[in-house]
Amino acid sequence: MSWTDERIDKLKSLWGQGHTASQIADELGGVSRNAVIGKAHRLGLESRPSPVKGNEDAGTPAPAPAAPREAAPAPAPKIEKVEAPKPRPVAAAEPRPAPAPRPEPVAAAPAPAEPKPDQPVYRSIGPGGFQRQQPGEQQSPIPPAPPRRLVPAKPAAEFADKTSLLDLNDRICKWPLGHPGEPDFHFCGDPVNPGFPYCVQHCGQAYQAQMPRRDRRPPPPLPYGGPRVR
DNA sequence: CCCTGATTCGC
DNA sequence: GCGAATCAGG
Repeated sequence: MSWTDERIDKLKSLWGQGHTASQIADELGGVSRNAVIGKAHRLGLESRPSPVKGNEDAGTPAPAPAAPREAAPAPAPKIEKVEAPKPRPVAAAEPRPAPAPRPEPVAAAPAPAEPKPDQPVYRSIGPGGFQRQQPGEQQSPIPPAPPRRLVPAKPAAEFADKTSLLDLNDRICKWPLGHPGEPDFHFCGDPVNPGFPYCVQHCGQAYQAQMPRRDRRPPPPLPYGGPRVR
């Protein structure tokens, strides 16, 4: 495989979006991870936090090596000392993890003076915040009390008029404003340009006339999403 | 072991 | 210019 303009564009785009060299190599096909890295360096693309290279800059305390992966799986619960027993089937699916702060009776007790053989000090905490049983235990240490009544959560007042993800349908503009994860992230919400997912204004941003490649100016690197020229 | 990116160096 | 080999950290 050779590095055609299209493939280089794709490499730049994906690299700029934070994809790993392996992902880019898979996406492009016909090249190895090393080829991608080598090409990226030759192109002078911005280097990534390398696991090998130490961060010399002491003024930048946040190296943030966590790769922004799409759909990161839920973090595995911390297991201490004991393998987790099979999770028991819960009678009814709990819609919410019920974030009410539950005092942990024994788990966080750092008191080392409790060497009772039948009282294990460590207990693993499951994803929902429940405490896992130890192998010998017959009953859940905290019997789950299902909520009797479900009250729909009200959105915060300052977002009440903003178009959230749940408000989206095919009649309103899905143009995102802000960035996911930010507290005021929402969508445009104006009536769509019929047949398009965006309103007329945002269609003007989303769809632009393609110019001949030779006249194309490489756009400056965007914070999110590459130029996606094709 | 797996993964990652950086670097080297023969082609 | 290209990329396999290698290095080295997570």
